[in-house]
Amino acid sequence: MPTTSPDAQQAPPSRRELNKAATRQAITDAALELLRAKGPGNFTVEDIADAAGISRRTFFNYFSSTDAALASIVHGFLDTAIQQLRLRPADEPMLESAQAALVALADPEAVAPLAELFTLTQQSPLMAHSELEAWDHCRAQVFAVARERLAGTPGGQDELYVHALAGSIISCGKAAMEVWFSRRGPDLTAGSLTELRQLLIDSIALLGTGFAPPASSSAVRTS
Amino acid sequence: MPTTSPDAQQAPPSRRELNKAATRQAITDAALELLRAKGPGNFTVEDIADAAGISRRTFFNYFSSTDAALASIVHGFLDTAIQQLRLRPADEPMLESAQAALVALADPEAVAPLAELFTLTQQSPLMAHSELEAWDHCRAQVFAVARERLAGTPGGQDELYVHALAGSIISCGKAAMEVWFSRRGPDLTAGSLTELRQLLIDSIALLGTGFAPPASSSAVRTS
DNA sequence: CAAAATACTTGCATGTAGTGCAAAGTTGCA
DNA sequence: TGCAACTTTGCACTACATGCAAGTATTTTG
Repeated sequence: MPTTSPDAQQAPPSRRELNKAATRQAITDAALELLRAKGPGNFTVEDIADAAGISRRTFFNYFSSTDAALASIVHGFLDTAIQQLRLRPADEPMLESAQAALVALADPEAVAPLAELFTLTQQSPLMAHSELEAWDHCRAQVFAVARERLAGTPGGQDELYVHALAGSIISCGKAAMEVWFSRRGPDLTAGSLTELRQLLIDSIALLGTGFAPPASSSAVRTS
Repeated sequence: MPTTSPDAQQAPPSRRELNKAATRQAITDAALELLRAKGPGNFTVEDIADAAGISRRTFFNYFSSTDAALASIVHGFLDTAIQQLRLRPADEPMLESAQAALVALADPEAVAPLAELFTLTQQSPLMAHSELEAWDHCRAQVFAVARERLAGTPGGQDELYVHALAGSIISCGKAAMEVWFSRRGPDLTAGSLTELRQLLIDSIALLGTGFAPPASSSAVRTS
């Protein structure tokens, strides 16, 4: 196995890697194009393969389904979120790191593909499967990061704490996205993105304050 | 459409309803039995239909896939959770209600099918799809309950708050279940169930206290 | 540089999933 | 009892998904 050194694995863009990346990209591009043109559920794997200039069989070497191909867009988005999260200092409180990582995503480049995908598949449960899986995959990554960080801290061995924290962070990120989409649709203007940023900040803040405000009392039995 | 009155729809167990319920049950029973016998992914819809004494085509009148049939077990579990939640007084803080509803589920009758399903499908992503969907469906129900409750309270119109709250509650319930299964496996003894109850209480308590304990500081920007 | 090793693509064959349709069988109701 | 409404079933058909083996491109080795 080549250098798995602590720094980012330097790009060895061999021909094969490049070809595979290009094919992969061609597939997702073709899939998105067909989604735009025909709407969700109205095209087949063969259509995608033809549009991407590959064989049907090769499609399945890259993705296990149409949904998976489209969900790779969501995966891409969430993967950069994880990257951002890993860049945060390890001694920063998790919720602050999560806020920072999420806010870094409220940028046109990153959200544009996701926004389009959402608007194209709105109220169509066809994407739901793979999309839920993408978020869950991200949750698992957040869990891994949180686990590492808290390994040394007092009480950091508490599996429940780490699981609940990772899941809640994801849920809040998802909630902010949902609210944003429902309010602004595919609007990517500066004002809209500012609103998204604020929603992301607020949703994580809710976690940090125990969901205090709206209800009357928030007393909760602690054992 | 018949009476959709506020009280629970009184049981009109006509012959047809009974037959359908029986068929449905026969299908899930057969599916679970095959899962026990052959393991996940090693049986077909036709196998289930044969074992349930119906035709392949009829299977699809009830469920859209093998996974869906098995996930109905999870749905059943989570639906009773929602029932419990709806029974709580409307002026009780959401987190307390959630705690109570979850604790009510830590009972052998309710968790037994779920525990078996989990152990049979552990580290097999075959169930993941429908299982994630089941939890998400439950999330939507929690959202609906929370929305109703908070409609009148100050700030209760805040969609973000309600979405984030519902999602986080689900995540914490899931986290508690996961930790419990990873610790005790299919153990349904009184002691094990007590531990589950405590995990559920603690996970919701984490939400109420803003995930305070383990990390050093938990300060989070609030705007 | 040529040849061998490796990795990727493709076509074919096969089994299964899922759905529309119409005929046959049940149940509900007057 | 007889008709209306609903449910089951078989059949046909499209599409999904994977294994396999042969072909093509890329990398490595001598």
